[in-house]
Amino acid sequence: MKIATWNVNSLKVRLPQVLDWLAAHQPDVLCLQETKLEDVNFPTAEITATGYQVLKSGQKTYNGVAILSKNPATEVVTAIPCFVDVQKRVLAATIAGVRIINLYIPNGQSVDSDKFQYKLGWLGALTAWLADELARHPKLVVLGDFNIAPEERDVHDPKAWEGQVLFSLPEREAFRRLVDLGLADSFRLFEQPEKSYSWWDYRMNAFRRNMGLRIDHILLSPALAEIGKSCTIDKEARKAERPSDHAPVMVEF
DNA sequence: ATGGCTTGAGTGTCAAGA
Repeated sequence: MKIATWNVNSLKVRLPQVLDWLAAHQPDVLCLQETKLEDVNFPTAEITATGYQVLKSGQKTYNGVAILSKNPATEVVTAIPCFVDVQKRVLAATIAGVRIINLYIPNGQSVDSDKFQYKLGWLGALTAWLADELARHPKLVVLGDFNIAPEERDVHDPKAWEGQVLFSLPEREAFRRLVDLGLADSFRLFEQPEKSYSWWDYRMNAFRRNMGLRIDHILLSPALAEIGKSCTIDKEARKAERPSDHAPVMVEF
């Protein structure tokens, strides 16, 4: 089974690239973040025409998540239970016996901002929910745009990024608490190229200079980590004309 | 140097992303 995640930074702009990517890579499931579309404007017909089914939870202008899958979904959830949030950042479903939790974790803006506190509160509620989900679903995948680079090797210039949003200690500790529930960072289960990142700033020729961060992740429960075959970042997608600033990440098990 | 690009909203130019 192949499961992928991609922050597309506007599905309206990126739809042709998403359709091309589905055709080329044939994932069983593709989780999207930052669709930036209300559900009534979601390009359902274009996607179902390619043989994929659609789940979406979106809003105007910001945020928005979706799951495209070859198989039908059940037990759909669109929010962290018992956590009040008007922002559409969560979409969970069970597909082909695997529980999939698609996340667009808040950015946090800067460590001294209100948005940073919102991010940490969000991560706390997420961790409590995932403990429960993991107990219910032995085959669990938690993936998406985490907006956290967990380790120094996930940052092109760790000294410059030390203490900054996306790489601050409170965020990295929150990521650690997620992993400590018993989830594996699938990317690190396999040998990877040096300086592998999943996001590069649009500015400063950051992609050409490989000034990136690895902030998009696929976490696997023990039962799935055990049968994992590969996890790859598709840098090719970042080379497209009008690319998303994030590259897709795909796991196979 | 708090900039540098891209998107959405909306027709000015700003908020937000990471």
